[in-house]
Amino acid sequence: MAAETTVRRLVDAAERLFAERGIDAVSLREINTAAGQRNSTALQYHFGDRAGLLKAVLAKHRPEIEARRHQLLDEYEARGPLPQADALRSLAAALVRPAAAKLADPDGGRDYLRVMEQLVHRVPPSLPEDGGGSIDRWRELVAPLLPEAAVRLHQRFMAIRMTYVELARRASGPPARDDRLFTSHLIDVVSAVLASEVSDETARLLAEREQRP
Amino acid sequence: MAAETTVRRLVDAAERLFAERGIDAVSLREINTAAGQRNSTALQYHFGDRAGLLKAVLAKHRPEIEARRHQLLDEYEARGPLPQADALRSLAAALVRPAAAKLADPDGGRDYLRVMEQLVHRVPPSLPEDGGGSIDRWRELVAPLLPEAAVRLHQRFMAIRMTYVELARRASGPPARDDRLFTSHLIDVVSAVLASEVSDETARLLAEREQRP
DNA sequence: CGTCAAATAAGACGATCGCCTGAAATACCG
DNA sequence: CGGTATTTCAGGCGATCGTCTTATTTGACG
Repeated sequence: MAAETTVRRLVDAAERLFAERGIDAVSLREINTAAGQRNSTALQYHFGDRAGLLKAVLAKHRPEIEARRHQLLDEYEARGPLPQADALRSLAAALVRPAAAKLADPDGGRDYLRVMEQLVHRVPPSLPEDGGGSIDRWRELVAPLLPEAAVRLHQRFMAIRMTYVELARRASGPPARDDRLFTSHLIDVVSAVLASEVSDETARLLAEREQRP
Repeated sequence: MAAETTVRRLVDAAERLFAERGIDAVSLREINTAAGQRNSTALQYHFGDRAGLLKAVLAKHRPEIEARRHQLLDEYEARGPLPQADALRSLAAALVRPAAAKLADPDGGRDYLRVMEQLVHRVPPSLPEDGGGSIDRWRELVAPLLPEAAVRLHQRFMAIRMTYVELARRASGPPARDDRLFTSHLIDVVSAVLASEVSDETARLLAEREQRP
């Protein structure tokens, strides 16, 4: 069997099993078997260990998402200044849409989302360095639109986490014929997270903190 | 050793290890050892299996949270009708505060939050039936304030998931001297999730769906 | 066609897992 | 104080894990 197809089958089996049962809950033996390999050396040979295999799973989908997000951010920047609400929704869409497109990708897209969610929850954040960095670019573009410096960072991370949590849940269910309504509503809510303003109570606590560093 | 203290030590060890390493990623042997038991029968004897032990961990903290939330909901109902925004923030607070109080509970409160997050992500939702049902009561009180029937359910679940995800992250870090700012800001954002309105695009997709069931 | 490197197969190693059995120790109570 | 039930200890069972070593097959190329 050609090396390329074996690698591909291993990656496909891994993304499915990582999604269904958890990255660390599935044995390398089982992945090998599910990929049609009779015994357990093919995986060792091509990927070394579990981390190498996981990296390969992510690399399979990452470039497409990065490209789409960069494109949306290009369009956002080209469009020039927008009213605050519209700007935030555009940016929320740039966060959500590229990942949400994976819901309709029959080649493991849904499994990829479920794997990503597991990584988003890891602390410290063990996501492989963003390389292309479309998320970093997104964060920089969002920053000036957010309310208060002290909570800005937190607010952005919450938006990202919510995006992956909700997409992973959607991907865990049976495939839907149409994810447009779900996606649009998720963008609405993520926009609301980004647009959420600090309450009087929060502002007061913030002021107290500044006095006592 | 008295039975009661052994049970207590097992539960404490379990909640810590469940939180740090994952409910299914820790062996019963290790929990037994961490609790000071020399060999592995005490756990079997008192709890049967992993699920029984998990139930005991949850039962240790659940009543306190349920009581606090029911109290906040009592106050909310007693206060009579409020402006929409104030009502939503009161309800968001009733969702967040009882759980957030666990951040400052030195007796495993932080570990409990991290365990809860793992359960919130399980699909199908394998949380033990709400018993007291303060969350059910919360859902009923929130419903009439939310925008569109078709997305109402989704919006409430997102608020709940976000609450536990963010609290678990906070609980994963080092204990803070003061969680009031964090909690108040989380309430702000959860309120925004609940208050988020459907965009034009979402409304249009919603209308399309109604035409084609 | 022959050769050499890449890729796959086969099997075994020690470690650890959940679970079980049977005996010793402890607590409880008439 | 004595007897019974509850709780803890000691150890082993089969299964499975990740990893390693060695042998066989496959494919590209002069």
